[in-house]
Parts: sequence; structure tokens; C-alpha cells
Amino acid sequence: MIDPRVLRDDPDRVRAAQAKRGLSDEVVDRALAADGARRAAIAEYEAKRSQQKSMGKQVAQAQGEEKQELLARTKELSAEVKAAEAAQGEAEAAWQEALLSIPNLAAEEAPAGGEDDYVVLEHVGTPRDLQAEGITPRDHVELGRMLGAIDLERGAKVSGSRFYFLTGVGAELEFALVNLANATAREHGFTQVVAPSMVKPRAMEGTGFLGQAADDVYRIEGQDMYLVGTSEVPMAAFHSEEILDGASLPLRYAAFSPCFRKEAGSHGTDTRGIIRVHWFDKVEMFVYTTVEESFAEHQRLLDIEKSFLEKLELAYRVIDTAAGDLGLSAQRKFDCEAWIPTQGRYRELTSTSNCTEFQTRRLDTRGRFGQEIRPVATLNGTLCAIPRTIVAILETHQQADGSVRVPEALRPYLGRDVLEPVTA
RNA sequence: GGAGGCGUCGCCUAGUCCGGUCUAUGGCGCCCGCCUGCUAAGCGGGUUGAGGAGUGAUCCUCCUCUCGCGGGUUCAAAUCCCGCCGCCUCCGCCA
Repeated sequence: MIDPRVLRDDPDRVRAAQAKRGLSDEVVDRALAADGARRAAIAEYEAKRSQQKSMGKQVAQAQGEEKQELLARTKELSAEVKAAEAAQGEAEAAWQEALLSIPNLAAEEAPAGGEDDYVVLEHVGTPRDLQAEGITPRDHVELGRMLGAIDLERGAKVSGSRFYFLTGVGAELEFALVNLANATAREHGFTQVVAPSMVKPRAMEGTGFLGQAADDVYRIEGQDMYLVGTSEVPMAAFHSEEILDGASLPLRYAAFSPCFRKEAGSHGTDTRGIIRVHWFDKVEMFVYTTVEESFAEHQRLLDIEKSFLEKLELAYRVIDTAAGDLGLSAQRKFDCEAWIPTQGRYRELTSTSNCTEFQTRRLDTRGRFGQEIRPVATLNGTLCAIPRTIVAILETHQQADGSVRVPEALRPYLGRDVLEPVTA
């Protein structure tokens, strides 16, 4: 949720931010009106309650007729207190509802517009031209089958479309990537975490995934729980309802968890292979820091993501996502997209967002800075989403005979220099 | 899954049966002061936390909320009733 004081003091800034995302500012007016009503209702309730309390004390001390008289009057007051309390509750709920529906204020620097209005910040590495090397490119599905690494047929048989088994070197690849990612995270001072991938509604809502993104979230039948689409969710809720020691910041975590996504609304796109699947494992970086520090930290997360892709010897580009394509929580987002040879284009491998105080206000995570207590900032960034990384590695480092050269940095973790086909 | 117990202001704890002066007791710890060659001990004082208002800024004053969480009863709830959550012990089942 955005800072209510910003809304109160500078509503035009919020309106401008809404416009930048291509959204109407109707919610802004609604929230402003609700805020006024809420404050009035609170004042009303507190006054009545205070009156009731002091009368209660008189009742306790009074005797006989005097007591009966007081009781009659205080009974009346009690009804008024109840009414005022109910009115306050409603006003508070209306205000919350309006405020929660306002997305984070996009950064000044974020490009305006929608999905296609991203700005390419840089290209790193040269996309491999397999044709020029005299190699007929095989896609990851074919390579995965030849290497005995990816079993899509059985994935579909057992679990349905968009499921897969990683087998043999495929499974080895997953663990090697996870270990490399964790080692990288440790080098940068991150605390490793294995996070639960089922959460209560509070965590889901607090991270902003039950709004516009709710269609993509799996809910557990018969239980008030959700499967997470990223460990950003449990990690954002990790310190919920806590006041952190300001001196302990930044808190840097690298969390491993399975991720589940319905992929509703993506019917027909990326149906082949393991680019877009209902379940995958991921190592995600998650940081708690101050808002002031968050911008530099965002760059740091991006740098770590870049260095990881470089360790894997992948060609990629970095894009600055446009305001309209930011999630509800994000103030700014950078994606790293790796070159996928058989698709002839860059595909998202990692994504890092600065959510400033948006999530911590919802989840009530604050920091104590001397005398002052205020919300902290959260940031998240993919370190390694397994299936897409496997796609990029297989396709990028394939050789004429269908074998795959293993990037140097991964070799110690995989114990192999090259992945050899098991079938022709 | 079954049975029982517990949840109070950083930690421990009194209070809950029998509702009101609980503005929550005491200890530990912590903070300030005194004493002191230094340290320790001793003595005195302070100390729940959060949100908000008063001319937004270290102070002061006031209000609300806070005894696991949410409801209910009542003029009044730490205290009575209901639901939920968490922890512990035992049993069953299980990776």
C-alpha cells in the first residue's frame, strides 16, 4: 500500500503515477474521501469511549440510588459507543479497500506506457549464430530428449500439459544450478533459506498477488491457503508484524522454493517445452532495507543477476520495464532476457523489482531507527529460475552432434564438461 | 487424527474460580543518579508496547488500542461464554 500521507499531502502525484501506468485516477478520489471519513469516525469513537470509561469509574464507586441513576445513563452511552465503533470499523474498511487497490507509485525513471514500451538498457555477450557455425539448431525439447534430460511426454501423462520430469543430466543440472546460485548468493552475503511454498491469505495479499494477478494463483481446495508463484511471497511475509532493528539492515536472503503458476490467460503461448510451466523451482533473492538504500540495492541485485548469467556464458539484454507492465507492488523493475537461438529472440530469465514500502505497509514490517519507527523497503530478484535457465544453457551451448558444452563455472557443480546424447 | 495442559508489559511471574479502585504484581535485565582508585556489590529513582492529536520533529500534555487472535454477554471483561491460532505432553499414523 502506498503512503497515506503522500495521498493526503500530494494527491496529484498519485494521480500522475496512476496515469503513467495507464490507469484511471478514480480510486484516488475514493481513497481521499474515505480517509476524511475515517479520521472523523475515529475522533467520534475515541471521544465517546473516553466518556464511557470515566463514567464506568463513577459507577464502580457509587452505591444505592446514585448507582442506579448512573447505570441508566451509562447504558445509553454504551449504545452510542457501539454505534460509533461500528461506524469507525466501516470507515476504516472502506479506506483500506480503496488504498489497497492503488498500485505502488512508479519510479520517475521508469518508462511510461505498457508491455511493449520497455527500454533496452544494454546488451551483454554476442548471440551465438549456430547457422554460421554450420550447426542446424535443435531446440531444448529435442536436445532434452536426446540427452535424456527432459521428459515432457511423461510429464503430460502424469500431471498434464505444462508439466515435465527432469531426468538424468536434467536433474543433475537442476541441482548444479541451485548449488551455483546458492554459492553466488553466499559470496554476496545472502542468508540461504528454504521457504514454504504454501501460505496463508495474508502473505498472498500482502505481496499484492491477490489483486489483478489472482487468476494466476493456485488456491488449495477446502483450505484457506495458496500455492506461491515465487518465494517472494513467503519471504515478504517472513518479517511481517515485526519491528526490525534499523542497524541490522540490510537483511539479504536467497530463498529456494518450488513455484506454482496457473498461467491462466497464456493459453497457446509457449506451449512447447519448459519455458512456461505450472511448476518449477527457483532461487530468489529477497532484501529488506531502507527506502533510501533501496535504489542502490536494486542495482546490486541486477548486477548479481547479470554476473550469474555471465557465469553461464549466456548472451542477454537488460530491459527497464514500462510503468504499465510493473506488478502492483513494484516501483521499478529490470528484467534480464537471455538469447534463445531457436526462437531468435530474448526471453526473460530473471526479473528484479524494488517494491519500496508497498509490501511492508501491507504486512506491517517496520524498522526502528533511533526514536523513529517507519516501514522498510523490500526488493526481490530472481537468481535462478531452473527450467528457463536450462533452456538457455542447452540451446546456447549445443554442439553439432547434439551434445552440450557445460559452461566453466558450472563444471565443478556438475562434475561434467559436456553433456552427451544418450540417443541419436 | 485422538486426549490433556498452557498462552499476561524484553525474559520469568502474580492476578483469572468470586467482572469494577488492574492506570496489571513482583523479580531479572536495562536506563539514570548516589557511593566508589577501577570493577563488582549496595542505595534511590525509572522502565509494556503500538497508533494518533496538540503549531511534526530529542521534551511535555492528552486520547485510543494492547493480557495469543477474533467474536459475544454486560453499564463495565486479563477475569464469563463461543470460535480460531500457536506452543507443550501423551497416544495413533507416517516421510
